[in-house]
Order: sequence, then C-alpha cells, then structure tokens
Amino acid sequence: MNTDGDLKKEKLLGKSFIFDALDDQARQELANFSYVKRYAAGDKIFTMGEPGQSMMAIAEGTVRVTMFTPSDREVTLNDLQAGDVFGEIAMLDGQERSANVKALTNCTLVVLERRALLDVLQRNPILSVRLIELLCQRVRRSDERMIEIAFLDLPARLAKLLLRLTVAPPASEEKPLAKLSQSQSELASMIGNTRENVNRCLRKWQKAELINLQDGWLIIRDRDRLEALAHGE
Amino acid sequence: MNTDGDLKKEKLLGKSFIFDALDDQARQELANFSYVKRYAAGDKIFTMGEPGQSMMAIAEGTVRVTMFTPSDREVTLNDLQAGDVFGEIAMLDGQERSANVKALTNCTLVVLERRALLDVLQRNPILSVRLIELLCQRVRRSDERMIEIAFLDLPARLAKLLLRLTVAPPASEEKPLAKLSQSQSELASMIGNTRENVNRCLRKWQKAELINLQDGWLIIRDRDRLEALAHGE
DNA sequence: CAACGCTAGTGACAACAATCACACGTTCTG
DNA sequence: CAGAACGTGTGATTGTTGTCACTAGCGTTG
Repeated sequence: MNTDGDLKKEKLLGKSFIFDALDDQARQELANFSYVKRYAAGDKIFTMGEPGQSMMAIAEGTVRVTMFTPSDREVTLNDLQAGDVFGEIAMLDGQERSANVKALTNCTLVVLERRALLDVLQRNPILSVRLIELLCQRVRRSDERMIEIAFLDLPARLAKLLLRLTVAPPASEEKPLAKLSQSQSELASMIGNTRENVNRCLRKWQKAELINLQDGWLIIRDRDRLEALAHGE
Repeated sequence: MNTDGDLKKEKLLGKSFIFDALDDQARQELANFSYVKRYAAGDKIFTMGEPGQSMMAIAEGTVRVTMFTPSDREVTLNDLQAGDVFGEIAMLDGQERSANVKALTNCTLVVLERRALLDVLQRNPILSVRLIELLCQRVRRSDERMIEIAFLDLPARLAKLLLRLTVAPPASEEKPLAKLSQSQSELASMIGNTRENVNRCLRKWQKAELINLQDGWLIIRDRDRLEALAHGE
C-alpha cells in the first residue's frame, strides 16, 4: 500500500528471471500494478477451467500444479518454488486456466493482472522478449515431457523423476541432493502411475543397490546408473 | 530479389496469422529480410539437434514434423499445411531444433532468420504480442496432447486423431471431411502405437458401423459416437 | 510374368501395468 | 490407549499393448 510495500514487491518480482531484465522504472511500474497475496498450506489458488486474468510469482513457499485425468485421477505436473512463476499462459491469452494450483506450504505470491502486464508490456519490449523466452522454455519442457510419458516405461520415468527432484535449485549450492522424502504415492502421481508399481520398482532398485529406502527417506546411492536407466537402459 | 519477389513474399507471409496484424511497412521490412526456399517431396528440411537460427512459414505444400523415440521409432507429431509456421521455438531462443521436419510434398517456404526477426521485433511490439499468442497456443496444445497420451487408451487416442484429421482447415468451407487416405501405419505413428493395434481397433469400429474401410479409404460414418469415444467412453 | 515393396488383416505369446486385496507398521488423535 | 489414517510391502488376477510370425492383395518395375 505504501512505499515500503512497493519496495518489497519490487524485490519479490526481481526474483523471477522474467523481470530481472527490467530497469528500475519498469519494475516500479509493475510493482504498482501488482499486489501480494498470501495462502495457507492446503489452500486452492486456482482451478482448471476458471477464467484466468492474472499470473503469480512465488515469493515464498511451494505450490503444486495438478490436473485431473479423464478417469478422474489427480496427477502432479510440477512443484514450484520461490522464484518460479505460474499461470502465465492463461494470463497472456486470457483463456481458461489449464491446471489446478494449490499451496503446499504457506505461500506469499505476487499477483499481476493481465491488464497491468499488457500495459507495461507495451512500453517495455524487453519484457516481451523475456516472456517469449519463458514460453519457449515451457514449450520445450512440455514436448520433452510428452515424449517421456509416451515412450519411456515406468523405470525410466521414475529414474528421471528422482533425478529431477534431486537437482539442486539454481539458487542454492551445486551438489545434487541425495535424499528425498516424497511418499511413494506422490511419486506415482508425478509419473502417472500407481503406488504399487512405484513400490515394486523401488524395491528392485534397492536390491540392486541403486537406492536406499530407510525410515521414510529415499537415498540415492548410484546416480550414474539411474541416469543410464533414465535414458532407456 | 526485386519488387516483384518481395511482393510475393509479403503475400506469403501474410498467410500466417502471426504476421497479418502487421502494418504494410513492417511486413515490407520482414519481406526484405526473408527469403523463399523450395523443397522437393521427401527432402529433409531440418533435423533434431541442429542449431536453429530460422523459422519457416509454409506458402505451399505439406510438411511433416517427426521425432525419434528413445527406442528409435519415428513418430509423427504433426502435419502442417500452407499458412502454418514451424521452427519458431528454436529460432526464438536460439537453441537446438527439437524435432525433424521433412517435406511431404513439394514445398515453398518463406524463411525468416533470427537476427532479422529480432530486429523487426524491436520496432513492432504488435509482433511480439502475436508471437506470445502463438506460443501460448503451442503450450496449451502440447499440454493437452501430453495428457491425452498419458491417460487415454488407444481407442480414445485414435478417435481423437481421426476427428482432428477430418476437421476442415480454417481456410476452407465448414463441413468436416468424411474420408481420409492415411495408411494405418501412418495413423499408428501419429498416436505412438503399432499398426497392428490400430488395425484391430479400426476393424472393431467397422463392425460397429462407426467407420467404413474401403479400398484404402477410411470413411467416418458416425462422428458423434467417435466423439464419445474420444472423451474416454 | 516374376520379384519386390507396401498395405492390410490376424493369431499367438510375452511383458507390463491396473486393480483389488490384504498385512504390517507408524503416527496422529480423540 | 484404542482406533483411525497413512504409508508401505506383496500376491493374485486381469486386461492391454508390443512383438513376432505369417498370409494375402495390389501395384510397380525390371
């Protein structure tokens, strides 16, 4: 509401690579047009099919992007962290939201309305370039994921998932994590498969000493062989 | 090379909805920077992994976009017609081409280099908006396709494909086509499945009087029931 | 016309995954 | 502390799909 709040929003927006190329004035403009919204863990942020007129940048917390399959199973498409943005597509083309997003932890989001962004867009060609880059990235990721889902078997997809979940976020230090705490059901929902099959696969890998399963943790022991599995044997 | 050639390119570029919002001057600029290239049926236009520095708009002909799966099977992602553009992604972000494209018929393409477009982009904010729209569309289509592949069974995907192949192109009249001539192997490669299974499925549909198979043609008899199948029973 | 290539049709079998069913432990909670 | 809720480990069954094998028709071409 005041200068202090705006400063904070500017900083939060700066965390997203989309906006870090803007000059101070443009960032200030964006901050003026945007607002901060908080969600508690478990809250729905938006739902598939709703008209979407805004995008969100995550300042704090984690959100989960999901969809329901035709057979009504919920699958997790992605978990997003601070610095990530979501809802861009619906905002940019003014169409329906194409997924569900809910807060996994308490979250602080910076919300940007369609009208506001279009406005700033007009005066800042650099911002369009950033958006175009973002979208290209999205297209590439989607296409890749599509091929994976269509043509890799469960072990390969699961291996890919484990690797993806354990790369260090760009912000932090370099070394990949070795432990994860996701439940097997969660893993299953992320690769569009069942808990049972994920379990059987993980067991096999434990026997083969690729991973360790200990009191709820999954520990990666042989990253290289997982990489090999991820590329179809 | 001369005014005549440029006029032609302008017209060809105008066929793509991306460029039809430009004013004459901008279109003229683009025409100056672009060039026409012809390919014979069967020619490779570009290959996955190559560095990509240009995009193409189809003026005449049909091209096929394919990929190789990890297990080395070639799948058809899409067939594109006059007015469609391809190669945008690699051009826009300067990364590798993410698919193979080959000419299905003799083709006339208008090629636009990355540098040229970036140049025009700077002076024509409207063009960025168009590109952003195009990319949004791409993202939505990819995501949709991903879900389809992951969670619909063969009959549903095949039904979807048949419906997609028989909607009239936006340019032509309204009524959906009823006949197609794609071979069953082609259909299989478009839905990431085998010819044998496509065949079995089509046979069943013929018995159920959903379609007719006659001397190489596939004739749709009951579009409504196909629509039903396409949405998971 | 014989040989070849391409498309279509179909049966047999194996591999994989979905589903159901159940047992076991932990942790949370009334 | 009892019981619910959840995560985990596994077996049995069933259905779908991929692979292989073989047959057959049709058109091109040498």
